[in-house]
Parts: sequence; structure tokens; C-alpha cells
Amino acid sequence: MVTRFAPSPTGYLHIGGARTALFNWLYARGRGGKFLLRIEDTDRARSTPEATAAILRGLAWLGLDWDGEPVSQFARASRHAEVARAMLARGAAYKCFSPPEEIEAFRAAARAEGRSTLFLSPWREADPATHPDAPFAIRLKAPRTGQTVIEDAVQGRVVWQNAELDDMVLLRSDGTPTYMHAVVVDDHDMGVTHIIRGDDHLTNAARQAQIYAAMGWPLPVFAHIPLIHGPDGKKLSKRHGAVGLEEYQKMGYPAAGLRNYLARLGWSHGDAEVFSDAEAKAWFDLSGIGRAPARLDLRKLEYVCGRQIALAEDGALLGEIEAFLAATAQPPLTAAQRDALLRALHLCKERARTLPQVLEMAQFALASRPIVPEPRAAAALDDVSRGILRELTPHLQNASWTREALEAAAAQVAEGRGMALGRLAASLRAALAGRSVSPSVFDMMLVLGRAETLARIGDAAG
RNA sequence: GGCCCGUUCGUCUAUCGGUUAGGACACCAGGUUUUCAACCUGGGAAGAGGGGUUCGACUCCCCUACGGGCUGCCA
Repeated sequence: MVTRFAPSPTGYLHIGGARTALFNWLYARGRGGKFLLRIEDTDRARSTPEATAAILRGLAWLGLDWDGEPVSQFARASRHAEVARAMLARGAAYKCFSPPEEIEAFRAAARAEGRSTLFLSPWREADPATHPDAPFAIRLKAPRTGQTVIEDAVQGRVVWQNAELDDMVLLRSDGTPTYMHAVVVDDHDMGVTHIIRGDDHLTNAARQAQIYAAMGWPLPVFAHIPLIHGPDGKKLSKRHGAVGLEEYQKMGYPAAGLRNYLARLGWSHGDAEVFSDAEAKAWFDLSGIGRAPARLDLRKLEYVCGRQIALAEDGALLGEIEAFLAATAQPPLTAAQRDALLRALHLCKERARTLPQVLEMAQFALASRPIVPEPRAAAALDDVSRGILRELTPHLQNASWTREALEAAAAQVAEGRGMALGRLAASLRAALAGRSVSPSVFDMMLVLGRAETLARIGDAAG
């Protein structure tokens, strides 16, 4: 089986498009099929190489790998024309000499009078001998009676009366193919067996089915998925905030979290909420896709991302962090920082929902001496606190470097002073991390090691 | 205007004729805690409206309302 994602390169990769791509990818990857990419760049005015690059970059970041080289629809124009001529030859299409302005005028008048705007070309049954020597479009000779039926894997059986569908243009009078025709020819030639796309194409499916029928090509399975809406239930647009996938990357959502969240948006597998890619591939099925549009909920996205961060392997998480730093134009990690981060990551995963939050928690490992405490942390380093830190120092020098021993040493000193361990911990946190929020102070000590820990405490205690 | 699709807690959803309508996010209360989180326990919260069909409808049919899509020699 073969699926595909076919975006128009007219801008960034839309979050909705990313989900469509994800569904196609999951379906193919879960079944040992192929996932192809086609760039629908026939609109020369709006298509740009930059947009194509942005889309490929977005898919790569999301972790959706495609098979083979991306296909350019524009590059296949001659093939589209060839098929249109073949349809002409077999009588499935005809030359229409009606000038576009004339058709437009007809439609305008029909609309104004409340009549059907369905245009029936007078050239449909014309004798070729009467053809003028003039520009013509090639139109599909669509059936005028009966029905066109799509057994949609998501929407169910959808029926159109053929009398309500007009003869669509396949090839324009300038010889270029229309979108409707190019899509069918490409999907057929690429061997696409399952078309999973937004339900804004549901009506198009009827017209495309007519082309498949005219060529005698087998109809692929259609699955028209509902679009993603904004929190207000309206179609997702820029006024809702972020719509481009790259914006989500820059906000620090990990790709694994986005994959998980997006998969659950409009699709479900029982009560499963947080799952791995392997599980998603194994479970994903067209029958699990809902029919109603889903709204984007950033809070749940964050929750899922938090869980995925907690579940991530350190190496994979490090990769996500480095991609995040690059995407947000921050300085890359030094080799020493990489090592330190790798050692500290297990302390930061459980308590972060986004990558910047991981970095925030890992600050103690990334920073180097002298640690300059933030104002909030500095308050925990008054004269009394520094005295206590000095008192604690010899205990730490002698303690075995285990969490239990370190905690016992601190508890002993705190008790001796008749103070709560929490207050001593705050001072240690300020000395070790320079922050008022960090992982457990004893965990930080284990990661930093005895020498670094004592050096930082010495710096702070004066 | 015509055609087509949709409508379960605030949000994502389960249910595929018989359930006290389940789960998750969010929210509220409590617990745990060296910070922030995380985590644990408990709580409130839903079938758009109206007709049918049926012993019995969230589930099937019809109408209405409200959303959305298509209706191009755009994609």
C-alpha cells in the first residue's frame, strides 16, 4: 500500500497539514507501505522554492521520513497533457471552444437569477467537423445520469447525483493541466492506494472518481479527515496564534510530543493517550478517525509533551534540545556542556513540559563557576545561611558520595541549628544552581561530584 | 442559492440498540514534598432541539438550528 502527502508550496507547513502528513505516515509505516511526497507546485505564481524547503524541513523535524524523492507536479505537466489527449482519443473527453468570459457571464447571470450555475458545454456532442480553428480546453465527458459514489473510509458512503456535476476542465486552453486532473494522474502513476487528506477535498473526490472511471483506473481508498479548528471552533488561522509547524518547534515543543498530540487529534485508540511511535504505528487505523473537526488545545499539547519528555531516552532528548537551540538561533552546546547535560538530563525530564523548561532545570549543569545567583536565590545566601554552608562543608568532605549520606549530613547540620532542612536546601540550591528552582539539591551534588560541589559551596559561603 | 459533511463534559475522545454514558487535558479540594514540577486520592462537568422506528435509543430514520466544505480554464 502507498500513501502520500501533497502540499502546495505557498508558505510554511501548516499544523493541520502536518497532521495530515502524520496520518499518512503512520498508516504507511504501520503496514510496511510507502509514504510518498508530492509538491503541488503547478501554481507558478504562488509556489516558491523557499516554501518547498520549509515544508521538507518541517516534515524532517517532525520525524516523518518519506520514500524516494519528492515529486514535482509541475514537472509532470506533459504527462498530464498526454493523459488528457488519451481521454480525448477514447471519447472520454471532448474539446470545448466556449470562451471563458462567456462561461463566466453565464454563471453570473444564472446566479443572479437564482438558477443553477451548472455549465453544460455546447461542444459536448459537437461533430468534430464543426470545430473552429480556435483555442480549446479539454473537458471530461462526465456521465449525465446516475450517481457517483465514494465509499469514504472516514465519512462513509457519500453519494452525488451526476446531473449535479458538470464536465470539468482537464486541460486548459493554454495546454496546462488543472489541479483536479493532475492529482488523479499523479496519484495513479505514483501507485497511491490510500488518499488521506483534509475533508475540504471531499467534494473533489467525486469529480476525481469520474476521471479514474473514465481512464479505467482502479479507485484508491479515500479517507477525508476533518480539519483542525482553533479554540473558538472556527477554521484554524493566524489570528488563533501559531499555525506554522516551525512556530511550535520554536516554542520548544518536542517533535515526539507533537506527533503524539497530533495523532490523538481526531483519532483515538480506546483510552490510549500517551504512546510511543511504535504503538502509534501499530494502532493507527482509518476506522479510528473521527468525523467532527477537532480544536487545538495547547494545554493538552503541553501535557503530552511533558509526558513524552519524561519518557524520552537521554540521547534522543539531547538531540531534540540541540535542534531546538539551532531553530531558535541560540548558541550550540559545547562538548563539555553536552556531557554535563547528558549526565543531568535524568533529573530534568520528570519536571519539564517543554524543552526550554528542561534547559531551565539543567541550568546548574550547564553553568560554570562562579555561579552568580539570581535575585530570588541570593536571598537564601544571607550571612547566617553562609555560616551554615561553612559548617556543612567538612561534613560533605567526609561523607560518602551517596544520596543517603549527603541528605543525612545536611539533616544533621540543620538539626543542630534547629532549622528546617528546607531552609538549608534553599541555600544549597542557590549555591549550586544560582536559582530558586532546580532539581533536588542532593541529586545535583551527585551529578556535579564532590569537587565541583564543594567549590560552588565555597564560592557562595565566602 | 445548490450539493456535500459534521454536532457526547470547557477541550480531545470511548460507546458501534440495553452502561450509574468510560478515559484524558483543564479546573476545584485534599495528600505527598528541600524549591518548581511530577505524583497519589477525591470532586464537579456531556449526548444541539424536535419528531419518529423500537420492548428499549447517544447509537437507526426525518425535520430544524448551528458550524464547515465544495460550487473556477485556483490549488
